[in-house]
Amino acid sequence: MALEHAILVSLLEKPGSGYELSRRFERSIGYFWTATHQQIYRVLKRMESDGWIDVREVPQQARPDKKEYSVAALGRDVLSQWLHEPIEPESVRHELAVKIRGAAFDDPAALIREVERHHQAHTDRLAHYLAGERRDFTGPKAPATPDAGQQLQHVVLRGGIAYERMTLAWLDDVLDTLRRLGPER
Amino acid sequence: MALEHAILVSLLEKPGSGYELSRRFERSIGYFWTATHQQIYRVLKRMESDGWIDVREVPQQARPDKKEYSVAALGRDVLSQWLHEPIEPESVRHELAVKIRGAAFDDPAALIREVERHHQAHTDRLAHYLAGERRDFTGPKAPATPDAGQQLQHVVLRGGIAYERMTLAWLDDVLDTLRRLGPER
DNA sequence: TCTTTCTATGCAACTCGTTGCATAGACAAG
DNA sequence: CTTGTCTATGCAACGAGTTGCATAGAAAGA
Repeated sequence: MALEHAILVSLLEKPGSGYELSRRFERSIGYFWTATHQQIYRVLKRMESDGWIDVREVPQQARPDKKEYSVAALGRDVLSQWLHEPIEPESVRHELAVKIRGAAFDDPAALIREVERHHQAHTDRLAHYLAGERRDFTGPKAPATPDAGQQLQHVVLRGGIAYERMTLAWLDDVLDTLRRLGPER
Repeated sequence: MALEHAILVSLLEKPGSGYELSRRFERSIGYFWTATHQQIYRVLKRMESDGWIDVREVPQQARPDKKEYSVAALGRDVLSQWLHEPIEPESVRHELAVKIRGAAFDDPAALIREVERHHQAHTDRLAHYLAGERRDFTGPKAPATPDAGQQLQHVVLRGGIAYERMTLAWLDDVLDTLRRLGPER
């Protein structure tokens, strides 16, 4: 499991509350690791009782109070140890691919709209990543000499961008294939 | 959930036992949907008691008997209905990306070996996919006029190939970044 | 002969992840 | 003044997925 570790990395980058973490998991960290707020709250509790992170009650005006978490010494050790352990290369879970193969036993043309929808979603995601890259790394306001953390965040984001571009090209290929099949029926 | 649907697709392509399905989930279908044999046996049981699939006891010599499953009419309906429902575009789960961002708080150079290991694994997977493509789709023994099912299987495999190529290029980018960071410490 | 490997199926326990629901203060729009 | 939205936290129940273990016949190799 790596949700704990993803949270440790995020809290090292910047301490925050469960709510703030769940927002980060909708962007930034969430580009390559997803989690719902319920999951995050549950895991934060366990991490705190295990001494990996510290809590600080922060009163706020015009808002409910929050609990700000930060990484404790033990949490740093846990993360460091995990970083030195090998992990398995990812295995994919691509529901759309199951559908595409399933289309052979149904109407392939009926899938076109669905694939177009996915194409649009990935186009949006790519635009979002590129805007983030310009804002934080390649634009005029970006740091001229990025530190290690920024360079590593950038290379991860470049991975997301490459993934979306590859996916869009593949979805074009899928659409071509479905359209070629369609008229024959 | 789509394990049921992945199993339906696989059984439509060719009926088989739980054991055979679990082997297919290590190749072919497993390229984009993973499942362990325990998961498969459990789901097969539920699908059978729900009337989605039929069982046939097949005695074998030199081997334990097996239960061969095939898709029932109800299963075809269920699959067809699922194919017409929209699904969410995939969200990624990339443990290595968490590690890379985490490396900012540890020794980036220590990750190089790990990334190289992943590079090797993806190189192997790509070679495996390309061999499968040559065998089934582009080689001399491939069908000259592939049917719809074969064309759809091929486009899914092309997706796997594109994914591996993209990943390898990104891992090269990651290695460059880590090596540039290393000497500065 | 003994160990290992392959085919073949399955239970039990556990962890991970999702979904639905609940609470509660503050603010904005209608 | 009511409804909706945003911040903020959490419980309970369920479903999905993993890990460990067990059984059992046959073949292959040491």
